[in-house]
Amino acid sequence: MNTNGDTPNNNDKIVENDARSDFVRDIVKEDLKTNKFDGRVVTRFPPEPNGYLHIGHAKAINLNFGIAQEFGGKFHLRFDDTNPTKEETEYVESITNDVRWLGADWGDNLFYASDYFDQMHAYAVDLIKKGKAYVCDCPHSEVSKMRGTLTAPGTPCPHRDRSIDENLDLFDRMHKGEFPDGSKTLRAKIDLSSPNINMRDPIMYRILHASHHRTGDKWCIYPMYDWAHGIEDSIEKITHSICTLEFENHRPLYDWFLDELGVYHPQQIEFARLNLTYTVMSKRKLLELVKGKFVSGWDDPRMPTISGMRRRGYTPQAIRNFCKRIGVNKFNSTVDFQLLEYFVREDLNKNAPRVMGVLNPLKVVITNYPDGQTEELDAVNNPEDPSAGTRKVPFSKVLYIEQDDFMENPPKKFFRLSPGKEVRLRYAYFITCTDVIKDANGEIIELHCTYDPATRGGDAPDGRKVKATLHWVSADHALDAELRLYEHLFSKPNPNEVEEGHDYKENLNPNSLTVLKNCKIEPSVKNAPIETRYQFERQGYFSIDPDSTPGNLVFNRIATLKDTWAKIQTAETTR
RNA sequence: UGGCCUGUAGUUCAAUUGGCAGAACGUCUGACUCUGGAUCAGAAGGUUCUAGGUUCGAUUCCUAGCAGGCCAGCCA
Repeated sequence: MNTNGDTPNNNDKIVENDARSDFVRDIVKEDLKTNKFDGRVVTRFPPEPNGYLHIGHAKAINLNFGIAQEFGGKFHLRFDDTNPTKEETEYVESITNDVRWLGADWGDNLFYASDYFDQMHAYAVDLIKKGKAYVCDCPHSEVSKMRGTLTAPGTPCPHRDRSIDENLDLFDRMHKGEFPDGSKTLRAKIDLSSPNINMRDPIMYRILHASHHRTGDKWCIYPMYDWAHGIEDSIEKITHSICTLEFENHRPLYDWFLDELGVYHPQQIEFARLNLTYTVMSKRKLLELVKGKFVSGWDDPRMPTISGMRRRGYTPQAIRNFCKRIGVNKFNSTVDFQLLEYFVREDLNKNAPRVMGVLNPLKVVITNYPDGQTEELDAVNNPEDPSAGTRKVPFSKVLYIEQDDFMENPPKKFFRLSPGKEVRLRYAYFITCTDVIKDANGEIIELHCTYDPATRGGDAPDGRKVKATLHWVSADHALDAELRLYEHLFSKPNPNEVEEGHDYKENLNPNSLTVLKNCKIEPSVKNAPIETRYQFERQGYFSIDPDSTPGNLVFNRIATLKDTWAKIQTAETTR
């Protein structure tokens, strides 16, 4: 289940203790008790391959796969590929990758709605023979007009009472390709005065002379969602067909088709989709961000897509824990992004090896350290995990520290380095700042410090204390790296909240990406593969981007560490 | 203005189905610390949408109202 070799014990225990029921699981339990489905549990995740998966889909995958797992059932992955004009193989591939990466295992149960097209066609003929479906010649505009409105009932069209033979003949000719796109549809004959508009003779088949990514040109009529979905579930003997809230109004239709067909009938259950602050979750908008180049692609680390989060460095375990925690409900809600980050940090804190990296280097010369000397100092790989061991870090006369870790005129609460002050270099020595070197513009370009040889390793034999411990790298040994720092993609908690006539894209955060080019990282990360995750001590969690090469290291910042100093600072400035 | 669904700390969810409204995240204190990280301890935070009703007792059941979501694609 884990991708980064983390020990499963801790996380699993948390998940276990956190395990909770929800209304969907309650229904499954009840059905098991009453033996409604002969003790079987079969769930499915049915994505349409018309875009990449996002964190909202992770919630659905987790729910469906989780239920199958917990109740000893089966989990199917099924592509709902009933609309050839929008679907592509690229999406099929990305979706299978993402579902697998998230840890959901469908075994042999990978299906495609398009594999059932023949059966659907046969069922449609059955319905026509029962007098429950008819071919309608009305143009698009006419159909919607005659469907009525929310408050007014629909009116029957002239074709509603065609004979069964005529319908059979017409549907056959639709199938054979005798009619152009949009000229005819097959409709279910239900109830034009139903207060539920979905029941007002919904369209089952439309004519689409389009090539399908799997069936090619075999078909020129394609089934609509409502007609197709229940049949797909029925064929696969799904027990609990879990979908999102907007399909609630479609359940009567789902039930009607299956009842009229007299076939195996799963239970449809609807839950609320996930919303997250500072991002958008609609496929349409995500597509727009990609196509409009507002992001670098579907896997841009700022995107809420699974591939984006993966590239960013989020772990599947963190996403799973998050999904578990947010639960499942029937009312719309928006989860605070901080909750997701909490689970990311929780997982990474336990599993990510520590390393020292300087984002904005400030040169430090240890004036009393011998020229040309190098020492190898012991550093702990992960204080949260003793089994992670230690490593050697080179130390020499010229170092880099973080610019933020020095202030020439520090305020009271600043206890890092400043003139005359002593601090500890992590795992190395205590140093004291003696001189500040500036350029012609008065910019600080270099610090001169002295070190205390007696404090080697980071402890003073005389017991003297320092207030701060800084990270550092040796100038001669450090690796150059590019760091990509991310903030929220949008600057508003709800990006969709815009003034009349404005667009959500105006809420895009102009500072969502900051690229740092001259970062210095300790040499131990040299040959780490792509997607390796580290904690850069005192800075945050970073992962190696696919753009990274041995000569040009590229890291993505997954998340910052909690920073109480930053909090103090903002508290001061906003006062 | 039709129908369906939903309202519990700032946020996301619980409450053994009618029995003292809890947790996590967030916020704020404090302790500890070779990461201003992590960890630990504590605090604040509620008219359970509102009003009636049933009941010894209602977040839970009933009625009415209010608020929000979804539905008039040959999308899913």
